Amino acid sequence: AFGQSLSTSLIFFTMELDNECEMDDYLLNCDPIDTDEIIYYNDSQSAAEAEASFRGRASTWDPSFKRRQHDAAAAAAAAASASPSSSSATTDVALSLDEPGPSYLQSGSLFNSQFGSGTANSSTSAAAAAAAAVAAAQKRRNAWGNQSYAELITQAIQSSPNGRLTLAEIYDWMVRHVPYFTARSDSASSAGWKNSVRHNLSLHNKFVRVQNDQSGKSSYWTINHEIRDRASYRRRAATAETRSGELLHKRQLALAKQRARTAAAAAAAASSAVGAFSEASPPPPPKQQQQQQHRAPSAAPLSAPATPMQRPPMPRTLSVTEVIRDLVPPEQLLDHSRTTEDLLLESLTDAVLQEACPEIEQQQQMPMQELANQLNQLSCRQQLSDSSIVSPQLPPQPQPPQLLHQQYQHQLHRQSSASAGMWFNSDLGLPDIQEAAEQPSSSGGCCNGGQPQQLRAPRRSCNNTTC
DNA sequence: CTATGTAAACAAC
DNA sequence: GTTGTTTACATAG
Repeated sequence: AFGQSLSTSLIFFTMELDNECEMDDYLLNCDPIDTDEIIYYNDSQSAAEAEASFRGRASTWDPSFKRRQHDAAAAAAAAASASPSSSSATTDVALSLDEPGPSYLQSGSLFNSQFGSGTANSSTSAAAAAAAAVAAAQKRRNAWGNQSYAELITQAIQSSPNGRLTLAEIYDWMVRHVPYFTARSDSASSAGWKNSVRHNLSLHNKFVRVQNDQSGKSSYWTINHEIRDRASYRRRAATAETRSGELLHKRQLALAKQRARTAAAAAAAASSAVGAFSEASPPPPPKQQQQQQHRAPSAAPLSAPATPMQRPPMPRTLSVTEVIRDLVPPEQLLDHSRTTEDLLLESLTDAVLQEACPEIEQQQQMPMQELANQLNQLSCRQQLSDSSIVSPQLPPQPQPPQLLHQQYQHQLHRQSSASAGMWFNSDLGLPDIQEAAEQPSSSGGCCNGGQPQQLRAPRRSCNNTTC
C-alpha cells in the first residue's frame, strides 16, 4: 500500500508494512531507482526518527548509497550552475501537486542532508536535476537489481547475528531475499549464480573464511571491514595478471628478492647471535643505524656498497617485528586463523627458497642437492643432518618443492621451538650440507634438470586452513 | 583499464 | 555433490 507525495522535486513513498525488516526487504528488491527517495515512517515513529532510521539502514543495505548521494550532489551542483533557467520549470511541477509533502520534508531536513546547504529555491532545481541525473544513471546492473554479488554477500553476512555465515546459509539468504534467486533456487538453475557467489567469496579480500569447528560443516564466511581500499579489495587482479603476466612475474621476482635479502639478513643476524655465545663479537650497530637501514630495504642493499678493501659490515640484527613486516604479505597478517609464527615461518621459508632458486616458481623443479648448495651459500646453517631433506646417502632423486617446503618448514619450526626463536644454528649440520652440496650433481644446474615436476609448488596466496 | 559477471577446470572433502 | 580456488573471457563504463 503506497501513498505518494511530492515535496519539492523529490518523490517519497510512505509505506505501511509490518516491520522494518519487511521494509528493508522491499528496499532490497524494489527498483533501485526509487530506493533513494523512499522514506518509511509510521504512527509510532516521528518523521524525523523515521528518516534517521531509514538513512542509517540504507547505508547498510546498500553500500553504494553514499556514493550515489555524492554523485547526485555533484550533478546537482553542476546543473544548478550551468542552467539556472531550469528552476521555473521544476518549480511548476512541484507546485502542480495537490497534496503538499509531509511538513518535515518541507522543512528541508532531508533535503539539506542529502544535497547540502543552499536556499530552498536554488536547491529545488538542483534537486530536480539530481533526481533526473540519478534516474538516468540508475539502470539495473543485473537481472536482480543494482547490487553486485559482493554487495549481496556482504548484506547477507552482516544481517546474520554473529556476522558470519556458511556458504549454504549465504545461498539461503539470497534465495529468501532476492526474488531473482528465489526463482532460480533449484539445483539446475542455481548452479550458475552459486558458482558466482563462491567465486566472489574467494576473489574478494574482504571475505574471510573462518574454520567451522562443527564437524562436517563448511567454513564460516566473515567480513573484514578493514579491507576498503580498492587496491587491496581483491585478492588478485585477473586482468592485469593475465594481460601482463611477464611484468607481473618480474615484479614477483623483485619482491621475492627483496624478501630474501631480509631473510638472509635475519639468518646472518641469528647466526651472529649464536656465535656471540662462543666468541666475543662486536656490539650490534646503534639503534639509529638499524632504523635507517630498515627504512629503505629495497633502495639500500643490506650490505652497503663497500670499497674494494673494506670488510663486509656486520650483519644487522632484525627484530621479529621487522622480519614480519618485511616478509609476511600484509593481507596474510589479517588471517586470524593462522598464528603469526606460522605466517612468519612460511614467508621466511618462501623467501629463502626463492633466493636459492628464483626459477623455482617458473619451472617448479629443483634438484635437491643443488638446492642444498644454494641454501648453504646463503648461510642457512640449519641442522639438516638428521632430516630426510638432505642426506649424502640419498640417491639423487629430485624432490617436489612442495614437499621440500613442508619438510623445511617443519624443520624450522622444530628448531624455533627448541632454541627459543633461533631459526638457524651455526654449528650444527653444516658439514653434512656441504658434503651434500659437493656431491656431483647430474642435474646440470639449478632448475634445469631432474624429473618433471608432478606437484604444484606451494602457492603464496594460499589461505586454505588445511594448508 | 577496472570492476564485475559468467563459465569452467581442478582439488579436497 | 559440495566447497573453495583459480583462470579465462566478456562486457559495461
